[in-house]
Amino acid sequence: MSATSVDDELWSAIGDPTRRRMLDMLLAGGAGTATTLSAQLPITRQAVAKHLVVLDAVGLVHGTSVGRERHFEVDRAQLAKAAAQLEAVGAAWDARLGRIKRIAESIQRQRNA
Amino acid sequence: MSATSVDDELWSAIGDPTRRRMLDMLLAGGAGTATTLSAQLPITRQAVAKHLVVLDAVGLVHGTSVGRERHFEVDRAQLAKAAAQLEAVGAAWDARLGRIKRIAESIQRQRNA
DNA sequence: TCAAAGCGCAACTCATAGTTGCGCGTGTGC
DNA sequence: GCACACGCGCAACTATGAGTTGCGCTTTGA
Repeated sequence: MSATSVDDELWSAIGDPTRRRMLDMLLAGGAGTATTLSAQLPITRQAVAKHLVVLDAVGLVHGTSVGRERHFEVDRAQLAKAAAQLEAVGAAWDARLGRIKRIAESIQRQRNA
Repeated sequence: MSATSVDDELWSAIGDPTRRRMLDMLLAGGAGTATTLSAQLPITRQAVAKHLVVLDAVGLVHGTSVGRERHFEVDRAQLAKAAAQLEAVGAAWDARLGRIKRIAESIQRQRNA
């Protein structure tokens, strides 16, 4: 019934904007290391590494050691599950709001114009 | 292209699990005050009031003073916009993942079983 | 063998969520 | 009309977590 019944850990993992960017970058590049990602982010390698720990803990990414480097790539199934949760919460709100969605779309169109 | 292009303020507002619960409660009850909501939450009235300030700042709720009470209710259009953003991010990931979604669903089924 | 790259660990700083305490306005009962 | 209780806002304090800095270990390449 409530939107809070979703896996809160998974949600909070993808709730962080930096982690969403990291997921996008990993999806775009196929894989990456903490150093690689930090080069394209406004935070240090250490901060990126901490985020990777969080993402790894919920199974969204998986790291493999290759020599002195550690490559991370997205767990596509888990990310699909996360995406489904996002859509589920949005859909739940939509359902509660009835058929107001068209109003929001018109407002969005209005703001874009 | 990237999922980070959404309104980050609106996203972070709904990213907090407590605020999502508050939105749910306001949607279910029609309206509520900081005291009312705090009675059903594990935090104090003051903390709820701060969350309401955040939600008000992004337009998700609107407060009206009635005597010595201050009633808050959901801005349905703005919440619909937020829901649309959630679904958009989920859909964007789905698109990047190709048609892997069915795999996630099967895994989800597997975990439920 | 030695310098540089890449990483992990630990201590520190800083921002923010949450709490506590208090005072002010607003109803309500006598 | 007046005192008391309720509801709220403001301000100071605390605690937790994100981010940085510094250091040492391992691996790679010349």
